[in-house]
Amino acid sequence: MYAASNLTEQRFAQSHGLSGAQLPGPHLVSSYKAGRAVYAEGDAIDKCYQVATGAVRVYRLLSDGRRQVVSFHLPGEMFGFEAGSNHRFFAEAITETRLAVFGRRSMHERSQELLDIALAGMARAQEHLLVLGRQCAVERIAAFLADLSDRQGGVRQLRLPMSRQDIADYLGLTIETVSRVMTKLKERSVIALRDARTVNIMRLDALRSLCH
Amino acid sequence: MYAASNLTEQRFAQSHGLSGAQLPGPHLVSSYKAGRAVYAEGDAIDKCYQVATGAVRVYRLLSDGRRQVVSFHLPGEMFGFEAGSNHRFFAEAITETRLAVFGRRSMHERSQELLDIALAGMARAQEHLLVLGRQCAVERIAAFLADLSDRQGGVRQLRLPMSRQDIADYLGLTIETVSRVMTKLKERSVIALRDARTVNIMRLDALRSLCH
DNA sequence: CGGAATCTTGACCAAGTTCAAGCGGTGTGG
DNA sequence: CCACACCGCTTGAACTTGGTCAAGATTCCG
Repeated sequence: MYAASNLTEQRFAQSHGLSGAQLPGPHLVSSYKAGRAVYAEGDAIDKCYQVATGAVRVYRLLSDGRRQVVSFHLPGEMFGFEAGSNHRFFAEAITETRLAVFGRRSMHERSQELLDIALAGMARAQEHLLVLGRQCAVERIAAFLADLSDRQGGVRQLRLPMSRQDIADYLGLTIETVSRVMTKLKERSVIALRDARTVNIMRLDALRSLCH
Repeated sequence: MYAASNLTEQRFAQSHGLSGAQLPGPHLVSSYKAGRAVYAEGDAIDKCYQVATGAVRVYRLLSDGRRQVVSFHLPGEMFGFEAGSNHRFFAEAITETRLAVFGRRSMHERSQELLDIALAGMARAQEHLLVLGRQCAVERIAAFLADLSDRQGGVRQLRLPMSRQDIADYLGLTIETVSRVMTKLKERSVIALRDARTVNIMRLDALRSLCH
């Protein structure tokens, strides 16, 4: 798969103070440059990952190039386990990223933790179904920003690691629509934009009420 | 929750020849009339279910009444476990339905099987994200019909237990669009409709190529 | 400073929704 | 047994949201 030789790897001390579920046992940390693949569709599933720093996108492609981003993963969050023995999604580092890597052994040893993580992943995906199936563009963006804020402990100053294209492919929209909605939210002073990647949530209540 | 007294309950012989994952141990079978709730949002999660006969819809509601059907469950399929301790979805029998009910104990005893089921559920939801996020109406309907066919072992004669409204709420469309697309597929002789609920897949290859 | 990406904005367009009417089977009461 | 009302489904016409295409603005970097 991806040779360890071109990665920065090192022992990873247990109990790191990261949020999210923890798997025990010694494991490695690998560094990924922005845009680098963590795994590809078809690769064998033999590891799982926890983001230490940076961000990861997991997505699928249609034959004609349409892309659906299934999830983003922020520091502390686990990803990389799927049903079956081979990946059906792609995972890539969005920015410079460091990942804690867990091998097959520590996965099998702690199936209870894995169950919790799998159930959380299912819940997340099902929540997202509601957004894609039944919410309009503004609601999608609002839900996205509110979710990002929540996942960082309710911060109001968001640094978006992902591009407009990533957001569009996550929300089932186009970059133009994402951009227009951001502008509209800015005009209504629900958010402020220092630059495209730096969002300041000015009225969290207004943002939440847009999520329905 | 739902009192056992108004249910038909009986001992359920193990190893029933149903497709899908099996959990061991004695359990009960309950009967549900069309439209009856299996559980509601907020109910404690203390059981899980396997469809014996009939069909179940699992869905979520927005405050303004918009509904997103997250999944349908056909004979042999398991449902009812979620992250956390309380349901965040509703589950209802679509038609007259019989369910095998598993208690908390048999759930905890076999977390490995549960893990597989949870991972399968996650995969299913993520697959559906692609449909809702990136496919047009015809592709959604085609994917839906092909999926139903697959889940029944590739049969070409489908009896749809669910209404057009259920399908619409599953695919993020309106009943009118579902109806129009069905008509269009019929005109192209990809399918034949004896009546609204009986679909005959005439050209499975054509249907699949519409799914992309 | 120049060039490439990324993002924003505008004008037009199309897919799907909304609204409204009609169809067809089913069940009920006269 | 028929008339009628009801429900789920289909169809048509007008409309709206978001997509497409194209042109600028901004940022990021070498």
